[in-house]
Order: sequence, then C-alpha cells, then structure tokens
Amino acid sequence: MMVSTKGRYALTVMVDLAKHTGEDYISLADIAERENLSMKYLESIISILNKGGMLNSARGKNGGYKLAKSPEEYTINEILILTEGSLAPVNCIMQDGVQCDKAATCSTLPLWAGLDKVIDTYLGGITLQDIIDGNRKKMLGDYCGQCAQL
Amino acid sequence: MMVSTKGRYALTVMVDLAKHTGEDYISLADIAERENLSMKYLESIISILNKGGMLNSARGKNGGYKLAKSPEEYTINEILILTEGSLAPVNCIMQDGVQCDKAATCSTLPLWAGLDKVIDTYLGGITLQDIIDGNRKKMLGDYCGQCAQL
DNA sequence: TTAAATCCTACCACTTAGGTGGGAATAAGT
DNA sequence: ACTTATTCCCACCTAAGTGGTAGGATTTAA
Repeated sequence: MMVSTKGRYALTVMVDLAKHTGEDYISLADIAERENLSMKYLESIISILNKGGMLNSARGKNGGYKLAKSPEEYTINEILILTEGSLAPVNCIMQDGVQCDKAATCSTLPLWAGLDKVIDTYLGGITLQDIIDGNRKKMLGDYCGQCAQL
Repeated sequence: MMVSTKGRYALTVMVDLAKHTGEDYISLADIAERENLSMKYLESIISILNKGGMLNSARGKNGGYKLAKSPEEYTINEILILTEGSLAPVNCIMQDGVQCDKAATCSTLPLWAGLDKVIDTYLGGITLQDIIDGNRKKMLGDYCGQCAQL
C-alpha cells in the first residue's frame, strides 16, 4: 500500500471542502458526518493540510475551514505528498532524487525511477476540480489512444 | 512506500538469475554475495518465487536455482504481485476489483482506479530482459511523444 | 457567559517490515 | 559410509508505521 488512510482521508476532506465551497467556513464536524469518518482522526489530518497552507481556518464559533485556492489549482500530487510525506514507490527513490549508494551500478534503478515518474505524472495531471467533475476520461484514460496499452 | 525490500530483493534475485543464466543451478550463497544482501533473508524471498513456479530448484550439493522461463517471459508486474501480494496503491482497490461499501458513491474511487491502472500497465509492459538490456527508453519513457507529459 | 469550534499533546493496540537462528532433508563427490 | 554443500522449513525478534482515541486548552460569535 502506498497511500494510507491519512492521504486518502486528506483527499476526501479536500474534495468535500471543494464541493461545499461558499463564503462560510465549514466545520470539521460537518465533514466528518458527511463522509462518515472519525472526527478525532480527521482533526490530525486536516491539521497537516492547514499547516501546509492549503486551507484557511477560523477558530471559535462558526469557525471551520475553507480552501485557500480554487479547486483547479490543487493537484492530487501535492495533496498526497503533503500528507503522506512522499509518494515514492520504493525507498531507493527519494523526493530529492536518488539516495542509494549502489545507484551507479544498480540495474533495477531505472525501473523504479520510471515507475516514480509515471505515478508522479498521473497524479500531477489531475486536480480537485477533475474529481468534482467526475472527469473519468482524465482519470481512467482512453484519452491517449496510442498509449492505451501503455 | 508501495514496494518493500521483499519485492525489490525478489526482483534483484530474478535479474541476477537472468544475468547468470547457464546450464548450471545458481546457489543462493552466490546471489547473496554478488548482490551484497543477507542470505538468510533472501532465503525466505526466493522461497516465494520458487513456490510461485517462477524458478526451478535443485537440492543438495551443486544445487541452486534457475529461471523456469526465459527472461523476456517475466513481466515485472507478476514478480512483484507474487512477492508483495498486491500492488494496489490504496486499500479500496483490491486485486479482484473494488471492495469498498461506499464504492458506488465515492467520488475519489475513479482516481485510485486510474492510478492502479497506470501502475499496472507500466509494470506489466516491462520484462526481465528489458532490465538486463538497460532499456532506458522503455523504462524512463520518451517513447510516446505526445504522452510525454502524461 | 456560554456554546461551538479549532488547536495541541499524549497515548495505545495492532500490524508490517526487515530481518536472525537453528536445524532437518537431500544429493554430489570422495 | 562420510563429508560437505546446498535447499527447505519453522519459530522468533525488534523497530517502525497505521489507525486511531482521550483530554483538555484556546478562541470567538451570539
């Protein structure tokens, strides 16, 4: 498993906020109830999103959260990297490039690097808005005919 | 992290066996020494490969392992799925399709399904032979111009 | 003043990762 | 028959990560 509940719930929260965008702040209790997730657990997750600058928050009564930007300005990649720390599929690929001491002679490294690239490119090409729109073409493919089998 | 040392070492073992193919069986001690990995740990990993039918083995003196098929007949996908159990990037995507009870209404599911597909397609398109050949074009892309940014 | 909300710091049970250790079974060479 | 090299098998272990829960302090609108 590469994306834990932390990343998945973070995305769920972001999508929920994006769907219920308005002038008001949205409380965590509302999100937790709508999405049927533990509010206490979401608390720790939304805190990461907030500290990462993805949200605006307001404390006190009628407080809550809202997106800091519009939905099409968030890629899934950045949301998951913020919450999960890294999306690298293996330990030998770090966020800041290759890290292994055997890298120079490792014949499997190009495979891992290629996998990392494929994942990064896919998730970097999809935004919160695409999810709200249910843009299946973009998410499930079929839009690059000659690469359908890629 | 989606692929643990188990899957990585399994691939390393397969590549090593593919590189040193001959009429003789290759002992685990040789592999462990060449790849500088714990033989005891490799033992448990190669056992999975062997039981999964990917290898032929011989016990006793001069025994060891060899590939059951030729290198171009093994996709990376099947090696990793055998050893890791699954390559699904999230828990809601199982090897036998979708498993979550909220699937019907989940707006993020198409994203996870798409990610799974992208990974599966990439790893299913590369064989042991590609790794031995150092086929960077296939592993690192650039061979599908219009999809370079995909 | 009160109620509703975010914020903060612990804690905790369970599983997985990444191994190690000991020895039995098998087979080739002498 | 013996020795040696090998696979095969099972139990165990430590550290880290996962998926939360608990309790309260702080802030703010009404």
